[in-house]
Amino acid sequence: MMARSAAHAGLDLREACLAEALAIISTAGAEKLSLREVARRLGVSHQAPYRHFASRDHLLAEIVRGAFADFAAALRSPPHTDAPASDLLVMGMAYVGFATAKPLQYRLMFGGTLPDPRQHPEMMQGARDAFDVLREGIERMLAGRSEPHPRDVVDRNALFAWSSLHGVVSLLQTDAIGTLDLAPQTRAEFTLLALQKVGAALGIDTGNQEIGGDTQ
Amino acid sequence: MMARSAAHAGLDLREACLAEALAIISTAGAEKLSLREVARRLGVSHQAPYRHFASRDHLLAEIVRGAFADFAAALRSPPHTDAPASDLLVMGMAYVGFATAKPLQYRLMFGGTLPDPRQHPEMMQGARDAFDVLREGIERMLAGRSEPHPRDVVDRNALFAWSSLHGVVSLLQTDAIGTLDLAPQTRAEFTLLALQKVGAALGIDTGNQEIGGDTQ
DNA sequence: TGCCTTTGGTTGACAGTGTCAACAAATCCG
DNA sequence: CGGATTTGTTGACACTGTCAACCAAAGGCA
Repeated sequence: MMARSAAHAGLDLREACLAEALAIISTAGAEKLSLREVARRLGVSHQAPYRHFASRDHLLAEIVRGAFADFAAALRSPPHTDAPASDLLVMGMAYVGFATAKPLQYRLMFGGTLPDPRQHPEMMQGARDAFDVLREGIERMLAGRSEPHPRDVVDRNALFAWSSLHGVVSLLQTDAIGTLDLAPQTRAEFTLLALQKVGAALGIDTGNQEIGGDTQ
Repeated sequence: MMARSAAHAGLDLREACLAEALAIISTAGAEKLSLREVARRLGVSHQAPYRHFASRDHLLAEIVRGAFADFAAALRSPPHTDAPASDLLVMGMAYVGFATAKPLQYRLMFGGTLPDPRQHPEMMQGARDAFDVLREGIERMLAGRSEPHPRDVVDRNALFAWSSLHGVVSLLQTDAIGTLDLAPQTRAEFTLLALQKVGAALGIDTGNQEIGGDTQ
């Protein structure tokens, strides 16, 4: 019998399971995650991961918790400057960068097939933190313009920023968009263009506008 | 043995399978779709659906094809008026209405776990049609403003409209947003507010703006 | 230190799934 | 009408998540 907590590349079994599961998800998507495959890859019996996770959902919830924590950290990572509006745009770039670097992870986070959040209360802590980062960005921007920023105004705009960025990154990842007859340049430039438009919708001067009164 | 093509509520078996599968997807999500459950519900052997669909993916592809066709029809359904900008906003409402009425279907269409489009070429025809409807709406709007509307400009804006609407409806459906501490009113009003902002970003006068130079 | 409890692993079984394969009845078509 | 095709049934297989029992190692405590 295998010694307990045998080292797996320097990790105990629990951490090794998480790492392996994340690797599978990142390459094949969460729907392909099987705990038996995790066990096989780690050279343990199929039941061993269940010693550390009550069910597949518990393992997945831990992965998701970590993913949202990384997401919040990515939004928070650009340093603050004395230009809040610019900071908000940079945060938008960080958002896109995160989703683009880890598309399958992003899909898991927002794809609608998560373990039940009520059974796993810490799973979404990172999502709440991320929203707080967005709120803060909006609030700094409004304050920088000496505009009133009551809670509901901040929330609405933070939510709009989120939905817009989410729309850009998630739609571009779909097969539906993949099959459209779009010029390669339209695809390549779209994300940046969309960020500019979202910024404009939030009242940020992002430079040239194609629609909205200016000409390119 | 069961008579062939026995009537299932007036449908042949193939159509009955599609209807049953759609019912399961619409209530439990596509990840819960099992062809054995479809067969059980129809009172046929577990292998019978495979007489009409080579695999689960083939059945799913047919469901998705129909869903995108419905989607395109929903975008197209509002009648044209002599106000193209207004028509575009109404189309946005139709988009939201479709996604809101059938959330699990919408999630299937854009969720990233579809059968391979290369194996099922007709699956995305409705997506291309829908994009054409968006293009047409943008083109009419630009023409109505006597603005130039070369193909790339139309495409960029149609894609922006799509990503923004998609962002709104899909993000609001996620568990991440479900766990945020948002005032109920902020949630209730968000969709309409977001539509207004997207409209504004496309240069449509949608009335009061919270940010963007006007005050509410 | 020795014994009991807990932890963490192994093995086996079960139910459910998609799919492969063989068989048989019904239908089609020349 | 007879042979071919279509359409259904039944059974098997491999894979999955989970239940259950067993056992060795480790930990705790008198």
